[in-house]
Amino acid sequence: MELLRWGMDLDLRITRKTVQQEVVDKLRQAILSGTFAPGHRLVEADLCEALGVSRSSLREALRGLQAEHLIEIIPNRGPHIPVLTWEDAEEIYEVRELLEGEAALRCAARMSDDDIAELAERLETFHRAARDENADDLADAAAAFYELILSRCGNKIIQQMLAGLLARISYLRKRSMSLPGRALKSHEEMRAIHQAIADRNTRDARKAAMKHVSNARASAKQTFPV
Amino acid sequence: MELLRWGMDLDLRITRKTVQQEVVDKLRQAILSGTFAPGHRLVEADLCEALGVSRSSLREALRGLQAEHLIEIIPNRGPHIPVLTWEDAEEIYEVRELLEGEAALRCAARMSDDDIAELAERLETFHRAARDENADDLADAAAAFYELILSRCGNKIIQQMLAGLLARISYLRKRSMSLPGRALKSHEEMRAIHQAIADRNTRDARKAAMKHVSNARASAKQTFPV
DNA sequence: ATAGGTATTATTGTCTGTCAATCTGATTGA
DNA sequence: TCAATCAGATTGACAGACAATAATACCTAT
Repeated sequence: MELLRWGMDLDLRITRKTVQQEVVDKLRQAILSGTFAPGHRLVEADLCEALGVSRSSLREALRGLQAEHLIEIIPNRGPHIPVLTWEDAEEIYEVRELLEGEAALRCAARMSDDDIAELAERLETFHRAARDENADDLADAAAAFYELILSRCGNKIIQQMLAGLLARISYLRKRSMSLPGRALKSHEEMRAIHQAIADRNTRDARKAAMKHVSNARASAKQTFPV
Repeated sequence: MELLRWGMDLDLRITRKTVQQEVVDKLRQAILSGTFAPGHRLVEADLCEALGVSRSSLREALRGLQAEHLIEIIPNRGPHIPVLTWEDAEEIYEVRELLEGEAALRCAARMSDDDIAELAERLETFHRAARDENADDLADAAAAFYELILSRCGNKIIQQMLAGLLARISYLRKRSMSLPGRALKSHEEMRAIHQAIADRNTRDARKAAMKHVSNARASAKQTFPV
């Protein structure tokens, strides 16, 4: 009886999101999936109608997304999808290299055997997507691979920061992953990361992860007009 | 004539903050200065009255602060100042060590001679505060020292991330800085950082910065009840 | 025709007020 | 003492209003 009530409460806690939270999630997903092009203006009235929420709820959600750097809000001009310059992107890749290297190192030191097996599976999923050359599947598979590393690195701050950085360059990653040969090259690099983690070799894990990000940055740079 | 109009526009752009932004700034300052104790509940109605703004503006500001992790908002219970567990704080110190090491390394590679002189001045200011043993002056002087390193590291992402992390542990830093001997020890470590940067020794700069954070973590740990 | 200024419209920033849902704390009853 | 219940406080969400600002269309004079 007690347990049942607890279970219900727990269920509700998890399920019952506030409207504001749902709006944040929906918009975040829309932004990450590329529904809005960089530079696209987000008009409050339109979003309210599309989402079926009031302006107050929407505006609160927008403030949250602004803090995540997923949108920019200019006073009196409203929110829009930020347009990354290559300089901005490069700084993100630099920090990502640092943090992702650290995350991989930590995974090599502390990941469970089950997690390593799961990582191998996700790697294989990515490999299949790479051969099929489906851009969306590729992005999803890569995200799943990273997600496991982030969530098992043993430091929530690193996890959150990296997740935020990955989000901000998601469309860059999608774009550069479509460069000829990049997907398979990427798979090789990810395989090296998995191998080092499986070998419990912290130094190699960091090195492999950093190399991977470094190559990803080079690919992304190619997709930028001069 | 044209210039005059430009000047006015520029002035307005900088000066005219939105109400929401002002509220964020005011509340952030209040939180960082320790006006609210950890765990303190922030009641919307009270804040509205104290700040003289409407609930809409206030709530938008709160969402921003939530995203900065300066407050937590629990659905239907409202916002409160987060209570850091030592585990949370430790993870922050771990990342801070990584990022601050990198920032110092970059400063050693790229800081101008003028900046290095300025860094020496701020170090001396900190030294004076350390001898006077004024907790608030100490915190301000330390913040000024870090601020210069962050702003000159050449990567805005690192700068923002570190600023956010420092904010989240500001009251820990204030507390641990008051431990007997810690301020002077801290000064020694900061002097080492400055020296390595002045010598353009990137490796030493990183090592000194990491050591500094590592010691700060140990001091902070002492201030936690078992 | 066009540069420069003006009117119009669209959109945002902010406030007020309302109401239901939920939490908190006190009261009650067993 | 403990659990159930109730009342007050607080939040979540909405609608509507209006001024300030930005964006656009429209002039007008040269």
